Amino acid sequence: MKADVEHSDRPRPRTKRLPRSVRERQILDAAVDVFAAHGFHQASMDEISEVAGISKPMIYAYLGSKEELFVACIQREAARLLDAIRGAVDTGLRPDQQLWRGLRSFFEYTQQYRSSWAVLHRQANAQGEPFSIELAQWRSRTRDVIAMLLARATESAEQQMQPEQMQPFAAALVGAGESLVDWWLDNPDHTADGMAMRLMNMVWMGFGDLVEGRDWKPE
Amino acid sequence: MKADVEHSDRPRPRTKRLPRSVRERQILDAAVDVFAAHGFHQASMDEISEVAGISKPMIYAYLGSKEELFVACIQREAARLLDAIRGAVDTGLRPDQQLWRGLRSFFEYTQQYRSSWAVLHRQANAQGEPFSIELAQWRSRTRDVIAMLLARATESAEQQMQPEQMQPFAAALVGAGESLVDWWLDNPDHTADGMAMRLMNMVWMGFGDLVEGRDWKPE
Amino acid sequence: MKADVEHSDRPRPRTKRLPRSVRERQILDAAVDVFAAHGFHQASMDEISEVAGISKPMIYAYLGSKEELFVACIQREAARLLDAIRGAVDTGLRPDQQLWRGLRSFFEYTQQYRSSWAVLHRQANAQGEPFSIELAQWRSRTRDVIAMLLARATESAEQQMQPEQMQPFAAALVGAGESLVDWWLDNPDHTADGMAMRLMNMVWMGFGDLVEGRDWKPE
Amino acid sequence: MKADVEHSDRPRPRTKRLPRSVRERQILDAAVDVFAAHGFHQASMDEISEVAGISKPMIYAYLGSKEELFVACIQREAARLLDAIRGAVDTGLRPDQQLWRGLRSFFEYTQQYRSSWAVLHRQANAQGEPFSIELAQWRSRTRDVIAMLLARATESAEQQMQPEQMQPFAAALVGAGESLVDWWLDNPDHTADGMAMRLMNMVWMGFGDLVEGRDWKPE
DNA sequence: TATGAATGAGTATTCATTCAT
DNA sequence: GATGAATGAATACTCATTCAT
Repeated sequence: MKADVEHSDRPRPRTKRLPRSVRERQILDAAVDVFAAHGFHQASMDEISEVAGISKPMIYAYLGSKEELFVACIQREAARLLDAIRGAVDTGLRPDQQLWRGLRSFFEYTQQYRSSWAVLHRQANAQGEPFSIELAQWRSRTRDVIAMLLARATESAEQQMQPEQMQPFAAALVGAGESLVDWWLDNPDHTADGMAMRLMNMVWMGFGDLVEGRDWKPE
Repeated sequence: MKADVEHSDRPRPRTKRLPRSVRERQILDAAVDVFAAHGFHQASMDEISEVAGISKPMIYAYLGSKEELFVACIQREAARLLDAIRGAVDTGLRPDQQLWRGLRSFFEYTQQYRSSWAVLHRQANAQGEPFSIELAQWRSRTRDVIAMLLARATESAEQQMQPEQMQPFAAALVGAGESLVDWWLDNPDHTADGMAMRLMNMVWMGFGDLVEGRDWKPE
Repeated sequence: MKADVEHSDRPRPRTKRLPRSVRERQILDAAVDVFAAHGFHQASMDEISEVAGISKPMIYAYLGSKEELFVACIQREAARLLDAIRGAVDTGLRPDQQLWRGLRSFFEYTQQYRSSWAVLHRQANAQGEPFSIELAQWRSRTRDVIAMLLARATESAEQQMQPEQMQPFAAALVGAGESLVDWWLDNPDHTADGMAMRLMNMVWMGFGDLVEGRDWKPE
Repeated sequence: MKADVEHSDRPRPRTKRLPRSVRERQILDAAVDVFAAHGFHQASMDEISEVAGISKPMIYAYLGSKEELFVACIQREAARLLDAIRGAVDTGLRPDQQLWRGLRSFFEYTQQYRSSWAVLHRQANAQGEPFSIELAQWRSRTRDVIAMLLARATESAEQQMQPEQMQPFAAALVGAGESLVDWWLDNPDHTADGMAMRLMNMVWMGFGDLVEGRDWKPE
């Protein structure tokens, strides 16, 4: 049996004319929950319409096809997450502090908005899907933000590095973060601060060595 | 249009009686390819049977339902990957060398067996409950292997650490590895060695600092 | 070749929006006919939807699965038949007259609603567990009605009998009736009155009486 | 879930060459059980072959298609039941005694051979089936036997009756018997003798007689 | 003789999407 | 604007039956 998304049973006020923007938000909220719970293919437009309290034809009128709806979800949630991270980074601070703030707000966000994160993370990898482009774009943007933070950290070092060179490191950092969140879900006795510090310690210290010219080589 | 898995159009030798074990392998091979290409829900049993050159009833008779078939794929591919990693680690070597070998063979494997990796990483993740168990088990086992490697690395240090304490680091490392592979697919002008070295540099150096008592703290 | 239920080939007025209750009746009517003609397993939802002039999804939306649809048929037809019998019994009459009216209306009903009877008697019987419950309930209710009639007939007699004691007799009477209807279908040159009288004579008077020339006649 | 027919788990002696007649009996025994348990359509050849301990190709070689197998089951079981009844009737006895003996052995048989009876009774009504002819023939033969017994009972009476005239009475009697057996299954605290007497009293004496205190007793 | 291996053909069921009201 | 009614198209799964060994 599906673990259904909670349906509120209070009679929804049908035929209440609401402005388009409100309707769209209702729909997106419901869609994010349902997609997060069941994944794209398992999610049914019927359930989304039920959870949203809005009939299917309205969903099609406002947000288009199921695919377009999913893309809209991804875009909104990705923007939210990126905004949260960007908002936490104060460019006046020292580079490591900037990274620290970014990571901490990332963990805080994932803790607070489970569905949002589930849609981005769980569904984001599915390939062969028509919307994989959207998903790849989100990943790429996230990497760019992190890569920029990392590049800034080398500004004062001997060997300055360009953001492009930081891309694989950023990718690894994002992946490490995602994976740590998964582990966190199973081991919730940690604070967002604690998680962010773990990641900082793991990445930053090693990164610092690199910046200073100490690197590891196989025998 | 679906980017269909290549169908050989030469008339497959039907009614050739082959032993069950051979057929099962053929089916799993085909299933991994198709699931990797389209994902679980988009993959149709019809296509799998066509690619395998075996009729659907045999698939059901040997491997059970679509879900069971998918799980069988996950299990086989997960075991293969783990075996590859374990086989590469020579416990006689220095800890960093062990980790290096493990990571390198991980990247080599993902490079060589694209479908296998795609099924494990991209598709299995995206699905809901029924498969998450299988996938979680694999993740957990992989983490255990890595955590053990990391713990070994502290044996000669002042502050020895238990494998359990290494779990979040292992999680981060696995996530970083997965994410790097994704990046690699889009930027294939790198060797498996190069990718593994990047990860070593990122993780090992930082880890080394930790072991020696240097850690990062927020202001 | 299947002896298909007559399909009207004039293009059915698709997309005509009708209220749910009307559609449900149409579906049940068609289903009773098709189930009566082919039996539960041989009947296909495709044919039912074709005969009903309604697409399959509507059938599933309104009446549920094939099994539920069959049960719904059984229930509706059983209720109809019982109503017909109950409606014919005038409790003001003499007991034998009441029985006579009940039996006569039973035969009339089976004659008039062939499909209805076929579903109840021929098809529901042949199936396994899931339906036997429904059918058993109907049988039981029918027996109760008959047993009550029989018990009433003893009210003025020396040895009054309770309805429960009449149960096996009622069972036998119902079975005799069902079987007579079968025979009647192969020998249709008899009226419903004639059939009911045969049964009255057999049951009420007793065969021994018949042999000796004593028979029962309606007033 | 199906209430499966009990499968013996002791390893059946495969490839043991047995004479055809033995194999055929094994198959028919299994088929009767499976058909009785699930009905014709729900019964699968796979299950029959499993219960019989004989591979499917042998079943097809010996008994033909599923339909032919079913017909063979009906014919064998019908013959057995008829033989049991015929064997119990001693033509030297008084007519009522003959009927009594026949009925009693009928109830004894149904009690002893549940599967046999279930196949004949439960499946016997299915119409629209290719084998309904066989089933109708069995019913007809049973009626003939009973009708003959009834006709004999009128030999000494003023108004002798022909067996054909007795057909509807025989039909009713058979139906009453079948129905009583069903009731008996739910109320097993009665002996075969008791059931047969109930039927005699009902049919032979007539309900009217019963009410007035005249009942039938075996000698 | 005996069977594991193999399949064609069929069927219940679901779901995204649209239209009449 | 808002929705109940409606469906085409797709797909997982089953089963009687046959054939190579």
